[in-house]
Amino acid sequence: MTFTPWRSLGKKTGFTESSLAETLEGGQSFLWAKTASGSWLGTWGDNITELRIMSGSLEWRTPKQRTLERKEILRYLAIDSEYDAICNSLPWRSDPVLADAMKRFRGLRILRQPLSETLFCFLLSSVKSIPQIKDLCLKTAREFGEELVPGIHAIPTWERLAEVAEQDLRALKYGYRAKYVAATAARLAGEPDFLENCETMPYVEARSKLVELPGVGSKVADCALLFGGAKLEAFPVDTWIAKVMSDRYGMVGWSLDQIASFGRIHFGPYAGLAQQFLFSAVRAG
DNA sequence: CCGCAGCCTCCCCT
DNA sequence: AAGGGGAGGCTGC
Repeated sequence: MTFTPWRSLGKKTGFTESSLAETLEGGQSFLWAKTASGSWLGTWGDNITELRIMSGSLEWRTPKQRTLERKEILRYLAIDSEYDAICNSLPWRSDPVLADAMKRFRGLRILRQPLSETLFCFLLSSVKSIPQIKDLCLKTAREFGEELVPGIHAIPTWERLAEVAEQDLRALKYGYRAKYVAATAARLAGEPDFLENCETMPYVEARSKLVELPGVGSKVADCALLFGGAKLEAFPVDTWIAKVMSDRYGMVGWSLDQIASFGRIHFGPYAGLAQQFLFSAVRAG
């Protein structure tokens, strides 16, 4: 596979090796992998991109048969003029736990992934570790997804997934998640505008709409909306976040929904970004 | 409204 | 060496 020449996005993106790695592989997306040369190769929707940091500057290239505009990379990676202001607006001044996490992962972003594939990946995520989720996603893409370039496949559309028998998903070791995917695919195939409508709704409405889907509870809905719907006020609470909120914020015995409500209020309109900083920090130890 | 077992499979542990 | 317990949740009771 031949690639375009490397192009620079500049030194001012704020990405460091650490925050780029954490952004691409820290549990937001399951479709990136580090290459032998230390760069990152990944997909979102029909897009393929390779990223690397050279002398402090973020660089990108694509396969020649599937090129992208610079602005599409900037959009996906959420590299925009608002980032610094958003970080600054988080309550780090009065929150030393958050301040420490932000310092350790300076430059960490919330990706702008397609809602459809983000929902799919998180539907597989329950009681799975990141490597296991990646494995399921890649197997599914290879089996049922469009081949974008030789050897690299997209996550299949919900329309395509609706044609797949639950039994064939079980064969890929989905376990009990197979019936969630099959049932959600059936519903979305019958309502082609469902996800598009969710994207245009305010966060609270979109969340209650998503939770109607089989296998989608508050955590999966929040992840889909934060990482795939650019709803930055979503505050997904998984076991890691529950642990940090219990250990560091004294919220011992709080329910997951209570923690989520607290998070949205305490961290504000960009609570999801705060969540990602905390998540990275607690996972790193 | 809350709490809890069960669900698939994998992995780690004894 | 085989078997128990738990893992980045959801559902139904």
